[in-house]
Amino acid sequence: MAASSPAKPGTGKGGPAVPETRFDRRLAKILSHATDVFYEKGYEGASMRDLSRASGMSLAGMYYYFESKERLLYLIQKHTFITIMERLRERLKDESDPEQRIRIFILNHLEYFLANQKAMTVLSHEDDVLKNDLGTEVAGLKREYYRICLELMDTFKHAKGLEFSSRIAVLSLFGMMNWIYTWYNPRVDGDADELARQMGDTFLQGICSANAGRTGSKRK
Amino acid sequence: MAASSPAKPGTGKGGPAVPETRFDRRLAKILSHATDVFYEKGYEGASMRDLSRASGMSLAGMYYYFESKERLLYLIQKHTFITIMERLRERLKDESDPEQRIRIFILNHLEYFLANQKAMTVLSHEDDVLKNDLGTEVAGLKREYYRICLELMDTFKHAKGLEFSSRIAVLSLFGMMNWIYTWYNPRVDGDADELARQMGDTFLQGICSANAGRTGSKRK
DNA sequence: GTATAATTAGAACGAACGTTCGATAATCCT
DNA sequence: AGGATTATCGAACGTTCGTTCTAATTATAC
Repeated sequence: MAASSPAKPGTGKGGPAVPETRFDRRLAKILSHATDVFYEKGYEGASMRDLSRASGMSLAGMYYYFESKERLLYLIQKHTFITIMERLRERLKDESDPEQRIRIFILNHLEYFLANQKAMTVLSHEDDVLKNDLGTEVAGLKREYYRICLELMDTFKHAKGLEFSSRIAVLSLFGMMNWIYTWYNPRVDGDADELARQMGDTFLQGICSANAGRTGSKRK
Repeated sequence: MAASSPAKPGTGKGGPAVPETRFDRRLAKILSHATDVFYEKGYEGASMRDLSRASGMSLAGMYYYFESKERLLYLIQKHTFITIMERLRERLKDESDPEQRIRIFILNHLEYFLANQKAMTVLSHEDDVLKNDLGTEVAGLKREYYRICLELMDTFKHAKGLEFSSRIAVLSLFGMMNWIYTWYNPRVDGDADELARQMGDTFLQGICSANAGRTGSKRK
């Protein structure tokens, strides 16, 4: 009656009091190694044998820590999302200027992205492979994160008296930032601060000139 | 001595004279159905049995048309890239104004993306699954496409006397455009023209205010 | 109308897949 | 110390994978 259902001893409900049982620590190590492998070969392309090899643990041993490969991806994605949102809220609470709040969002996103590139890539790239409950929950977190940015954008828009689609602005911004996983090279592209400044300048200046609906689209 | 190596009768070298043997037509149908399946389940997640079912052809029958699943993905990606570049060059040759040339690039990209969303998603999402020669060739096409945009950007930059990183500008633009495969909904978001105008406005206005290196990054 | 080429299908290949089982080894509690 | 619990393992399960074999069917050309 041991290995069939470990029931996850320590962590009651992700409490802030860092209980950190050995179980949790070992699991975190596995998640970290698994992130590397998912990053290299993709979720479908990575086999449980690849993952066990990367963790230095036997294939069967892995199933003591989680019940399926799917749940493993879920744990990675959930943890990544929760962490980046935690940091964001921490940073946002000291700033009230609408423009600066958007700049904070951009900086936080890029900083976390570059510091945890593999995890963020797995989050971006294996976006809709999780189905049912697991997929729904991660999709909820994603939606929450999107909502935060959308509110920042709306607030900024009203403060400046601008008119543009917040939805498309936010999604364009996400595209701009998330796409870096396909091209970023630390040796030629700057660090997160530099990137955040450049993208922030471009984006903010871009939306500041927006004019509602009909205006001179002078050809075609 | 039949089914082992079909040697692809009709098309000599992708000539423009539409030879269109029956072989080519049947293959094109298969590629189209395969694109749907790759779009739904991903390259690794889609089995040859899925692909054969979608094409209404037996599993073994597929191998008369191509020699491996990998080559099938290669054919899809290559065809998609070549087509979008063909259309782009056609449209660019009548326009000389640097800004309009960038707008044409954006419009062409978005128009093709939305009209061939599944193929473009497969192109974006299964970007580096092809290895060796196949992967190198597709990467070359991608690089060529990138180069075209980079030159448009440089020309525009010099014409306007601006200073910014063309590389990051181009890659940001690609991110903005390519990311739509994760969110585009024809019922709420506009058509390609509308999207191209909005993204074009935002992006062009954004980079027009660019100032080289040090300027007022006034906090943190 | 039969020889030839084009095209399909059923069954099978070995390899790899995610997962499970029962048995050990390591660790903890008193 | 020693029994309970926690952690790990090798071996195997049944299934599915990409691919190939062989034979049968269909279209085309003489």
